[in-house]
Amino acid sequence: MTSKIPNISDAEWEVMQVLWESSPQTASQVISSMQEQTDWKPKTVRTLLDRLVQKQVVGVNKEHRVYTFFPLYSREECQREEMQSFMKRIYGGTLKSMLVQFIQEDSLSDEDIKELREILNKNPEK
Amino acid sequence: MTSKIPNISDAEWEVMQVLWESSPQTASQVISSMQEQTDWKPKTVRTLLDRLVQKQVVGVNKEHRVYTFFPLYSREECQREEMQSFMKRIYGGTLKSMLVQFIQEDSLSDEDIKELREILNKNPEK
DNA sequence: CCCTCTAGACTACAATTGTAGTCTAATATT
DNA sequence: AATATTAGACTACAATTGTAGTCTAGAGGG
Repeated sequence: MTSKIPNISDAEWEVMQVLWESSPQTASQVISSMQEQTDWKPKTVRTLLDRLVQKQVVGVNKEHRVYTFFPLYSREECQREEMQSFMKRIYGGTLKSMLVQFIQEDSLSDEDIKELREILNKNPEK
Repeated sequence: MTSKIPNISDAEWEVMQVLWESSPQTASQVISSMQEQTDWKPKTVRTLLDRLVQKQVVGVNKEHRVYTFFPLYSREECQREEMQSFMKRIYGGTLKSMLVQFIQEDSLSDEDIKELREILNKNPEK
């Protein structure tokens, strides 16, 4: 562990989401997907892709003339990583206070709450 | 609502934490506190403070020769704000999936879990 | 009163990020 | 084959961020 995934910027995350949905993809495929969700110019998306490759968060297959791109880390790994630094930054690492705030926000439906309760109940017991 | 608090960078957050702990404080007081926790040079801390003022996240009292600084938003307001954009970015706004991941991480003690359960139980009922 | 020291104002500068554009070589089209 | 399109490489450029440094006027010490 302590995998230390490089930092992924906001815009880069959106590209990652697309790659996590399906991969490998060519640049133009990614560009199309992105254009459905954002108004980024193709070159912008391309730059983001290239940067992700540089950062070694995304891999490239260059066997063919048109490259294909794929994530080098799973969505979950990256989420975990981000969560950790986020928590440290915002909550001084005190997970619970954060969860409390979350739960107290309006944003949980009754269903959500029920599910969470279940998850809490069947926690590792450890 | 929709208060739209300006973005606060990582380094700036640390300064905010100090101001939230107690305020108003003079720049040198903040600088001292920061030097206990980090190895930032005084001028660095000063720059961060000034930027926070520019961004209007921190207020200044200039009545005296030596200014005093104080937060313009509560810690909770800022945390909420950050959480929201964090979630959108990382989890596509699906709060629950995030909580699930949190809870499944190792990091919750039995106590924590008990407390969370209680909080869940006495939720607004709405 | 003179000198020193410091708070505040302003400046510096590289890395990262958002947001593209140009140039070139190869592919696909007629 | 000549040409138009396109993928990839490289370049651009301002804003934000991390990390300070310089300059100046006034406060405090002798």
